[in-house]
Parts: sequence; structure tokens; C-alpha cells
Amino acid sequence: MRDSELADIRNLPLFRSMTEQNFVSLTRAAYDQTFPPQVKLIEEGAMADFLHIVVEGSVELFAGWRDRETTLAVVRPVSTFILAACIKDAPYLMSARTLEKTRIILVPSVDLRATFRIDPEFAMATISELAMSYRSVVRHAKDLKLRNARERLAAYVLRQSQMANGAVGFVLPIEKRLLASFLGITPESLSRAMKSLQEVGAKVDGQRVIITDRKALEAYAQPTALIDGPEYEGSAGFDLPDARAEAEAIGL
Amino acid sequence: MRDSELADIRNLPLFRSMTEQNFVSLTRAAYDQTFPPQVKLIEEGAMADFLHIVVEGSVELFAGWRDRETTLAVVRPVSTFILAACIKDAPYLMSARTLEKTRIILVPSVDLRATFRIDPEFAMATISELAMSYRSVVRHAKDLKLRNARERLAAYVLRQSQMANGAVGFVLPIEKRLLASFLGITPESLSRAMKSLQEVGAKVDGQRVIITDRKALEAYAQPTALIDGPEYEGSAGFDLPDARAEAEAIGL
DNA sequence: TTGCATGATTGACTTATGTTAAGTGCATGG
DNA sequence: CCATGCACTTAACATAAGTCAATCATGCAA
Repeated sequence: MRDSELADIRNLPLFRSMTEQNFVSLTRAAYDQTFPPQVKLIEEGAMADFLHIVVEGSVELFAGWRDRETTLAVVRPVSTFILAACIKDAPYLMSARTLEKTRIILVPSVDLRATFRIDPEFAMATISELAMSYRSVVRHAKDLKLRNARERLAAYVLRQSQMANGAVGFVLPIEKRLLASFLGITPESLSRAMKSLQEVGAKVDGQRVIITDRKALEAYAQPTALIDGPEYEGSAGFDLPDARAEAEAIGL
Repeated sequence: MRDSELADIRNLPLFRSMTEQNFVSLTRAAYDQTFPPQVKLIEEGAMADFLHIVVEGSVELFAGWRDRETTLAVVRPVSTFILAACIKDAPYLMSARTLEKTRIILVPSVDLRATFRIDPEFAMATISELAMSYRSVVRHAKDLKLRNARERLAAYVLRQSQMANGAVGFVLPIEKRLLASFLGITPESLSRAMKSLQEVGAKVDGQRVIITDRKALEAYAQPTALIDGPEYEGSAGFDLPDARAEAEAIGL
């Protein structure tokens, strides 16, 4: 494992406060691996043998039932995922696949469980991480149950804008079919919802989103911290990655 | 606080393994209170000052947005709720109201946080509890995103039957409007969905549910552990309470 | 370059679910 | 006892979202 990666991992809220000794032994037990795009890393139902940490690339967390599939999150560097399954020593509830060439650190969950037994600071960090993840999924459930498709999309656009420091324009960080699946709708519905956003203050052109009337969009989406975040520290959060702000789009 | 209650609480997975001393000091800081039906215990957005433990009665956890409301869980004795908000010292994401006359133990979240810093066993139990809660909400999200209303209802019926030791008949443990809200639909839709279940092996008559053709119902609902549980230890799980099995209904 | 695969869009249509508005039945309290 | 309220049901209708199919755009490979 490279030093720069180690430093990045060490800096995650989950690992930041543990003793150096425990961090070293935990990461020594770990190994890293690089995967091509579209490789299934985890099959839901399998036993949770490893905590995963994305250090390069991106990973989709999804779940299936019968012939249906839904995206639950897209994870970007540097973040951990499927912590809860590792802790409970239980089957994964989600599958994971790489979206691009991706580098993953794998920490055996047995070492993980051993470590927070002996390192109180790590235990505290784990508690904090899990509480955050929990709240994140609760927000997702509220979003799904309280808003319709267009409202969810509008709120998503405002969230992305927020994360891009309030930028008026940004580029969608993921494919639209993934966004649709995350929002719980079909790509066709997303397409239509995007067009209809023009009536309430946002325009989508290809990958580019531009907020044409923030007041109107906010009046429509009624964003609230109790559904839309803010999301906290960079890990297993139940959300999609930040949009990169579009320099050109600012000031439109 | 009564001794029998203390014993019940002590027996919860969350408190079972901590030292007696810490348990005593934690519960000494706590107090209990009895509320009439339909009292709002928690307002979402408020700061999480207390961990709540239901020892008698029942509590609905719900959330609102604009003029809409949705039920996220119904909690029955003896269980804790809103642990995550207490840990993060953050605003509640859900509101809570009593459904009937209800007795609640309130543990100041500041004492809670102090305690798992000094009691590793309690920290471990908290980790386990949070991981379980997290998985529970993930299941709920999967249920919502992967199944339609009728499938969710069918799966719910099978889950309840399972919890009633595979009973063929049981009584709905909550009002239908609550069940509808939990399933993410209107009461009218639930009514129709219930009638239409007859075609796939279940009949609803008032509060009574009878599985007329389990094979058919299972073929339709396709229950899976990765969505439908089993739910684990009796706490903050994201589900509705067990149905009581109906003795008379068995064998129909 | 051409050809192909994949994602995105669009339109016509179907279906699921919500809405509105009566009703029914049951429980509760005067 | 009746009257009121509330949960639940039912029906007619409206709307949101899914489905299917065709088309377009884009990027990549031959």
C-alpha cells in the first residue's frame, strides 16, 4: 500500500483517532487491489469478510430483487463502505460494483472487530460513523416517502449546488441512469422530470445543470436539513458524490 | 423507576453487558414519565437531549415535509429509540408521538455519551445496536424501492406470520392507516391492495389476516432475508411490532 | 472513416397510485 | 339511548410514473 494512501486512510474520521500501533497492525492485515470497470466486488447475501475502502475510482452500491435493481449509493475516494455488515458479521445487504478502474483496500472484518475491542478511540469513531450512516439512510427513506420524483430531483439539484459552494451551474457527477436509480425512478422518468424542472428554475443540458431561478427552485423543492443534509464526514454516507462546480457555468 | 422495569431495561442488548456500576449511575440520571395517547414526545429538528426507552404502551416514529407525513416505525416495549441522534448530539430526524398511554424512560444523552467512553462493553453494545438499526433502515429502503405497494403488503403479511411462528392467521398489531403510512401508501390504496391480496393467497377481514395459500403468497411476495429480515434483538429496529398470533385462526 | 454499443431522449400508451367524495360501521361520551 | 367522531371502505376520476418502441447522440473499435 502506498504511503499517500495510508495517509488518506489515516485521515478518515473512522481511523483518525486510533493509536498508531493499532492503525499499523490493522493496515498490515489489509491488502489492496485494483479492479477494472464493472467488476462485482460484493454480492449481496455473501458474508461480510472485509471492510472496503475506495482509494481510487468509484463504486456503486446497489441491491436487487427478482429482476429489479436499485442504486443505494455511489462511493468515491476516500471512503469506507459496508461497515455495518462487517460489525454484525452478517451477510451484506447490498452488492457493490466498480464503475471505473478502481483501487480498493480490503480490511479483514475479523481484524476490525478485534481492533475496536482494544482501542476505545476506534470504538468511539465507529459509533460515530455508524450513527452518521444510519441518519443518512433515514434521510434517504424520508426523501423517498415524502417527495415525488420531480421534488426529489429538484432537491438533489439544490444539494449538489450547495456542495459546489452554491454554484449556479455544475456537472452531474454520475450517469443519469444511476441518478434515476438512486432517486427510485426509471431513466425515462428522470428525463421528463429534468425537462419539467425548467418550469421551476433549473435547466439540464447534457451533463450540465444550471439553476436559472434559485428562489423558485427552493420554493418548489423546499430543502430542509432534516432530509437534505448537510452530509457530514466523507464516508459511508448514503448519498451520491459531489458535483464538481463548473467554472464556466458560474455567473450564467 | 420500578425494579421490574429496571430489570427489563438491563436485559436489553444495549445495556446487558455493561458494568453494574455504570448501569446504576446511568439509570440514576434517568427518569421516567407516563404520557397520555397522542402526545408528541419529540419534534423533529429539536436537539436530541434524551435517549428514550418505551417500557409500556407504544410510540410512533414519523417525519413530515410540507403537509405530508410518513410513519417510519412503531416502537413497543421494551425498546430504545433515537439512539443515533443522541450519539451525534444532533437534531432528531424523526418526530415521536404516543399511540396510547405510554411510559417512557428518559436517559440524558450527555450521560449516555459519557458512559460509553468509560465502559467498553457498553461501547460494543452501542456499535452493535447501531449497526442493526442501520441495516434495518437499509432493508426498509430496499423494500420501498424494489417492490410495489401490493408486494410490500404481501411481504409484510408473510413477515408477521413468520414472527407469529408461522401462524396462518394473525391480528394486525396496528391501525391500518399506520400500516399504510409505513408502507408508503395512502389508506385507500392499502384497502385496495388488501382486497387484491385474495388473488395471491391472503385474506383480510377487519383486523384479522388469514393466509389462505402460503405457497402462492410466497411465490408472489418472494420474501428474502436481505429485505425482510429476520429482525434481530428487540430495539430501535426499523419495523412494526409483531402480530399476536390468533389461536382461533390457526388451522383455517 | 464506418459500424456498433450504450446511454439518453421522446412519444404513445398502460398501469399504479393518489384524490375526492360519499358512505359504512364501530366505539365513545354525553 | 343517541349523537358524534373516526377509521375504514368504496367508487369515480385524476395524475404520476412505468413500459415499450423508436430515434438520436456519443464514444469507441475495427
